[in-house]
Amino acid sequence: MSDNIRRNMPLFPIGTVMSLTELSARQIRYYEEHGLVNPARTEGNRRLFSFNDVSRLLEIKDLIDQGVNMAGIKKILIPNPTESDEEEKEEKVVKKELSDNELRKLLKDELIQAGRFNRTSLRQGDMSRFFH
Amino acid sequence: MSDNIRRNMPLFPIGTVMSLTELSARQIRYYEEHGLVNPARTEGNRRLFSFNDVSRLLEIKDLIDQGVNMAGIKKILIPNPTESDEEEKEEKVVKKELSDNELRKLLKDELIQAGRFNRTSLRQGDMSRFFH
DNA sequence: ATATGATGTTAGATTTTATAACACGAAAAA
DNA sequence: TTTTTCGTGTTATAAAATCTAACATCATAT
Repeated sequence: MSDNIRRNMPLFPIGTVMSLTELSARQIRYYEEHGLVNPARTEGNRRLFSFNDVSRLLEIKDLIDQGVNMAGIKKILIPNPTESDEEEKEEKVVKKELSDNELRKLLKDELIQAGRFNRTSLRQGDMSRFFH
Repeated sequence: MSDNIRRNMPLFPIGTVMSLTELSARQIRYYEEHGLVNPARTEGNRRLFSFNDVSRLLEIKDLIDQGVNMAGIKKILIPNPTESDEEEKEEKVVKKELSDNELRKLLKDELIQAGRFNRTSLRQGDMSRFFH
């Protein structure tokens, strides 16, 4: 219930996320540029990532490691395809470029990821103290 | 089991800890000076706090709010009194200064705190991915 | 009245992060 | 094959966050 709040709390600076995910700052910012994560910002404009953001980046990394490109990852991770305009175009193009086999593979990954990350419950007994 | 590892991972810069605990940087550093927390450091010497550190600071804050002073907090939170030399002296002095009533109060707080923070399990389904 | 304890504030140095631009190799397109 | 595009590395420059150390302050204890 409030687990969502907890998982969405902006907590980590990019340095921490780098070591947590073993992604470079460049990569993390690039994925953000493509709308795959939306870290909060401090007053001073520094990124602050939540547990959900980190999970997201770990998903992305898995997909990257499996050879999926940006377009594919967007297809998999961005739920509502009817909102952006630039992305929508790209996504359509991608769809045509993927074979049935590839699509099945992506779908499988998607389900695997969904399952994996829905289990991510982050029950931290005293996390309630983190909210005022 | 590896929950301990998870809870001890250096994750948070002092700014995050400030908003999480509502303590000032000055206070946090002061408590560290007194050995109440031992945050890790980055290569560049910036503090990185773990969940345990944050819990510790929240305990400290509770005690402060209850009117307990540094000496009392040390008494309560530092487990092994036979290790430091400077602290040991101070602690002995304090012991004499506390009335029976105060001692009971501190003991009660200690038990309350212990109970509260032993329940802090931090089971985060996918936290295992945070370790390499 | 003075000393101590806990915290605020300030100054100057260092680290971390930000954006933007350019480089580059691999893969895709022409 | 040549040319683009994609994903990432690298570099430069600026700004923010944090560090230590010193001094200020106010309440409490002596």
